[in-house]
Amino acid sequence: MSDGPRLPGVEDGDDEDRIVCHVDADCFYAGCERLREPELRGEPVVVGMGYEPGETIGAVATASYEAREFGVESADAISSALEALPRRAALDEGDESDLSRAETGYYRPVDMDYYESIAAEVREILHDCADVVREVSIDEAYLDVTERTAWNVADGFARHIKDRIRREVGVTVSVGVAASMSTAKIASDFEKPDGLTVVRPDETREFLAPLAVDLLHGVGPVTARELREMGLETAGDVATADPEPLVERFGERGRELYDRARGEDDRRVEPKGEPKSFSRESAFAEPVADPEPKYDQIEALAEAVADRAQREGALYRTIGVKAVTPPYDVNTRERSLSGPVDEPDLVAEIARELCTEFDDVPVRKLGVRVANLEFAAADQASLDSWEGERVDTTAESAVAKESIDEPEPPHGQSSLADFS
DNA sequence: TCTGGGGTCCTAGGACCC
DNA sequence: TCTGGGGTCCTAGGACCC
Repeated sequence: MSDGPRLPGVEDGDDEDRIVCHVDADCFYAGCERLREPELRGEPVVVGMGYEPGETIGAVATASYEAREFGVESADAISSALEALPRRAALDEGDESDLSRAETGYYRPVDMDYYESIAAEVREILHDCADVVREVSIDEAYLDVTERTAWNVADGFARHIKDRIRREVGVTVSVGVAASMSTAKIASDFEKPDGLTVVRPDETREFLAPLAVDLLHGVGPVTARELREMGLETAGDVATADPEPLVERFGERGRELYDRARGEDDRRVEPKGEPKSFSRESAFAEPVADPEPKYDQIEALAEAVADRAQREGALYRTIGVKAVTPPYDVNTRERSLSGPVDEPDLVAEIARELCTEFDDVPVRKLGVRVANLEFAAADQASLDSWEGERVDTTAESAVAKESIDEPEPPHGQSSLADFS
């Protein structure tokens, strides 16, 4: 796939000459709030999820840089954020006269529909600036701009993208340009906010070398600790290490780590495919032991998930639940059907069954998930033309239902006759 | 960092098949 | 009766990302 027109005369060298751009909005949710409430500009802004105005529950989805100065970080509990940074409203109501105005901030609940509408405007610009765009999340995307720019003018190209988004939409983004997705991603983070970092191919190794290992994409707290235990503190350490112990310890990921630390990453920028699962979860204010509220919750979540799948035109073959028990043990249970279905009642029924195991234990959070998705006929003009595949029969869902109580002996190959 | 919600990918063991 | 080796699917859990 993706054999776009190539520059004439360039023999497949071929990976080396890609130019990848990673665009990442700066505290996007806060930026959106400022768009419709300009008074928030320059002020500390905290956007909370699971948060209702005036309350103290929920978690921080985004904290503006001004709010971060007060130690408020994403994923903090709202209650602790409020301790570090009291609500501005408290002051406006005339309450706390001893609070200096400068030490308060604005709190807003997440409003995904609004952010989605802003993101759509940004996306339009991105698609205008590149032939291939991979959206990673609501506020982040990779662009393959090989055919649109060249290394000696990449700065200006990136600047152009930033300017358009700021002018036409009103939010700021950070941009990284590099020869691979993984390095471009790190580059966009490098000078955030409002950053612009270009890493030319011959600068890649020296750019990466001094960075702490946990700045590598895919290295979280656990891996970072283990790497440090192996004496590897920086990307440069990893890049110059013997890859064997890494592979031994981390498997395939170890190899990947080693490659990424060296700026080697031959993944192509490709549009994102269909989703693999849908889920909904929600936490109780405190752990619940009683079965009733749990089943009410499961019921609601199941309905929401099934509804989502229906709206997206997805059939699902696997239904699962998640129960988080104190202190924070994540338990998952799932069951696969013999064929894909779209049956909301079945989602609820199976979810309930899978939960009976947790009837008598305290639970702090519950979730429902559907997976093994199949997007059949109803699909919206998706341009991914696998020419071959669209003939797929619209699966009969009745078949699947039969086999729930008596799991059919594993069917052999049913509908797997498709690959081109 | 006592913990919100929606995802992805990987691993490992067991069942089952040939 | 005991023993191979390869493959796929399913489930559960873990790490990570935004």
